[in-house]
Amino acid sequence: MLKVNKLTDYAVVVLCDLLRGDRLRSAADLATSSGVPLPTVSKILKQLARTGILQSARGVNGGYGFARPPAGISMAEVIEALEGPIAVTGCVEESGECCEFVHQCPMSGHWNAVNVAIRKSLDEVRLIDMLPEARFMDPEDLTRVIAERHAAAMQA
Amino acid sequence: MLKVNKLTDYAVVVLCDLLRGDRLRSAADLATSSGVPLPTVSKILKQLARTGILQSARGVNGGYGFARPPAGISMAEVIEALEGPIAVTGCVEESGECCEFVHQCPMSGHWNAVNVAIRKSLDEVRLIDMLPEARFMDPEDLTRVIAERHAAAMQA
DNA sequence: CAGAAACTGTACTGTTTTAGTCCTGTTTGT
DNA sequence: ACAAACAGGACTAAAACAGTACAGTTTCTG
Ligand code: FES
Ligand code: FES
Repeated sequence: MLKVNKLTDYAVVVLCDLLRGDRLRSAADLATSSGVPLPTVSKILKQLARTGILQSARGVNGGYGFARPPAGISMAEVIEALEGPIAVTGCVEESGECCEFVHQCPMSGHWNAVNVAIRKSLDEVRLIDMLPEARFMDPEDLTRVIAERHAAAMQA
Repeated sequence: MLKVNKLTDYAVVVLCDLLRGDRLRSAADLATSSGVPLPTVSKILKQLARTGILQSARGVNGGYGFARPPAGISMAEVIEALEGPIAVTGCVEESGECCEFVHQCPMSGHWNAVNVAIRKSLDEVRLIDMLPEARFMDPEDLTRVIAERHAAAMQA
């Protein structure tokens, strides 16, 4: 089924919510407005901050915001942030975790073509394409609107 | 990690083995030559026959062979045969299994862009590209060699 | 016609992964 | 000092998977 993690699924919901605002949002705030339970939202946001997609501020009035212009974030990045490198099987040239017969193993490296193809296609889907309004808006307008919101958030 | 089923992984090994021969091969035969345990090979072949990628013959001298020219088989087909439709989340326009708030659910349909992108990229990787020799051979030569073997198998 | 070689379908079980939760600690603004 | 937020990690119940087994059906061969 080539399923994505449920956490990744929620992450997109939460990120879309974050795309709609123009300031730092707390985990509790995002949980309320997205409907995803707080502990889960918290887990997601922590991970996204760790991998550099979001930035966080502690203390009173703290919260999360995008660490860089959201229009430049691809789905490949989001998925990799929550699930680690995209690799459809354990036996991939980069990951060391192959079987014990690496030298003569008949499937060594076979899946690379598939990994590369998937990776490439995910690079080309942007996070902001996941917004429902993306379907009705001109892509350039969408990019501009999102960029404005992000600028406002950075200023605040 | 966007992992593929282990069964699917083995399936490629077994299918590659089948690509190398020019006649019907029994499950036991393929198990021996691929190193994958017989019950597992059997499970895979049954499923591939059910979905129309392979054809089977019962009885003495029976076995499995490709149901159609192998050069035309894509990885998307192989993956779908063993794991069902490619859908990274439960909430996809075709599959009915969404949450109970379909009407106002904020993530309804979001992942379609990703599904389509992945599906398309998998359509473009052929099964025969997974053969190790595919890396050193001219694609046209490869296609021809495989077609000849298939013709021989059909005749036998 | 008997028996062996193959495929077919399904059911079972131990293991692994995932999802979701909770707790304890650290930072920061008032 | 205190409360609001984030950080990191540990824990558990539930779901999915992998692998196996078995009883049934078809077909060839002698
Ligand atoms: S599975 Fe990776 S080398 Fe065998
Ligand atoms: S998850 Fe599919 S409609 Fe809500």
